[in-house]
Amino acid sequence: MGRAPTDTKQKLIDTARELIWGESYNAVSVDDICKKSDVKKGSFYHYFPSKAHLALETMDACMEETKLKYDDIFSPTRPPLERFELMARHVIEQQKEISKELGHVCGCPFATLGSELAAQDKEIGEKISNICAKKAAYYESALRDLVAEGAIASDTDVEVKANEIFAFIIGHLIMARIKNDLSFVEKNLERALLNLIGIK
Amino acid sequence: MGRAPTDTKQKLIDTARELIWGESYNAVSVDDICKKSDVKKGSFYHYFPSKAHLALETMDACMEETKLKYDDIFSPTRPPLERFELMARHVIEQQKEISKELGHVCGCPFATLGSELAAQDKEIGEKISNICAKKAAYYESALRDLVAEGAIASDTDVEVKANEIFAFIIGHLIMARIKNDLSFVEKNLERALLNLIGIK
DNA sequence: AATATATTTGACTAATCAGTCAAGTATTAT
DNA sequence: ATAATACTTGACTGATTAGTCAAATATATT
Repeated sequence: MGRAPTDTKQKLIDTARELIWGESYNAVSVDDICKKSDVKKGSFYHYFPSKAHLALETMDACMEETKLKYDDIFSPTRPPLERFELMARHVIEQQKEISKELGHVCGCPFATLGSELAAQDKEIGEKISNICAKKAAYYESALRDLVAEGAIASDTDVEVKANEIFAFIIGHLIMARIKNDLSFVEKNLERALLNLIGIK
Repeated sequence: MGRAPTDTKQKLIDTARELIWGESYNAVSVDDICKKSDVKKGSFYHYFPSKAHLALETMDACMEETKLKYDDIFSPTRPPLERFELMARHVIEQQKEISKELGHVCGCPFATLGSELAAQDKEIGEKISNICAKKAAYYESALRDLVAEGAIASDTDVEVKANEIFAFIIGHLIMARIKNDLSFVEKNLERALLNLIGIK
């Protein structure tokens, strides 16, 4: 018994991703998201208890997608150096795609939202904090494999280095978003990343 | 003839700096800023034609302060390596101060506002873009002096490296803001920075 | 004291904000 | 067909939003 589920919730999440990533959380209203999704406000609040909860679920959806991609890129079947090369290229390709789609360089959705809301909404801040830690874990594992290979110094503090790499990348992406210009990242990220890692 | 100028405008800028840096542009209202400054709304619009113009002038004020500090830190009378060391320590001290004052790690005000508004307000995006370029110019000049000293490789692309340093720092500060935790930056920034610069 | 100018005030829009709710509709299992 | 359930609708609230404006006030010069 009961009605079959619809794609309304997913539509709202997809639209939220577009609008919030493309602008910002506080600049986008629930009405904006509803209008663009062609969903009435009553339906919105049938699926989400609040705007903040939509943001939380949107971040979950983004991270699920990232996980699929990163599980492949950082697969232990690959040489660890190749993992970083692939990731750098993936970041660039993703940014090119999104900037074409949304008309503006958007950077990292987690960093952008996290920076905006960390001081405003504790729950969102913590969620994004966790997501960042998960991303750094991919780097840390690949770094450990690089140490095992003898490709980087054996006394490398892989946890610290992983966080440096993460900060380095989101720093570049924030700059690209501010300048609305991807060219620096396109030209330099991959090489600069390998240099930061400290390949012998 | 005429009335003497008051400190009302400055009060509004100071409050805007606190509130916008501590929360975000879109989360803070003109009413919030007026109330905290103990200034009526009519006065606000006597000094600023719009909320965006207040943000622009607030960024100018921040940059003026930064310039005073950086002109000292990056004075050509100092050994270039010392400039970077001093800057790293200054960033940490400033963050500790502000987080104590505002109750939250706040990161770089330019990066935070720029990331939030780059896609929303072109004028603010461009202003912050310029400010970032000015900061990178300090690094570039110090890097050139390091090359002249033979402290880093003579084929270093100082312009690229300066932008990498800038991205590296704001990446760390965004992370600290998201996590509301300065400890990683405190422990690692200075050493990581010197490593990134590539001191021989 | 008169005047010119800068500043301040408070009441005022009109639009938008997040969120509510009761009633209506669609769909599925029985 | 009926009943159970999930989904949708549209009108609603009360608060808040950025911004306006004419009148009042303060002060420095003459």
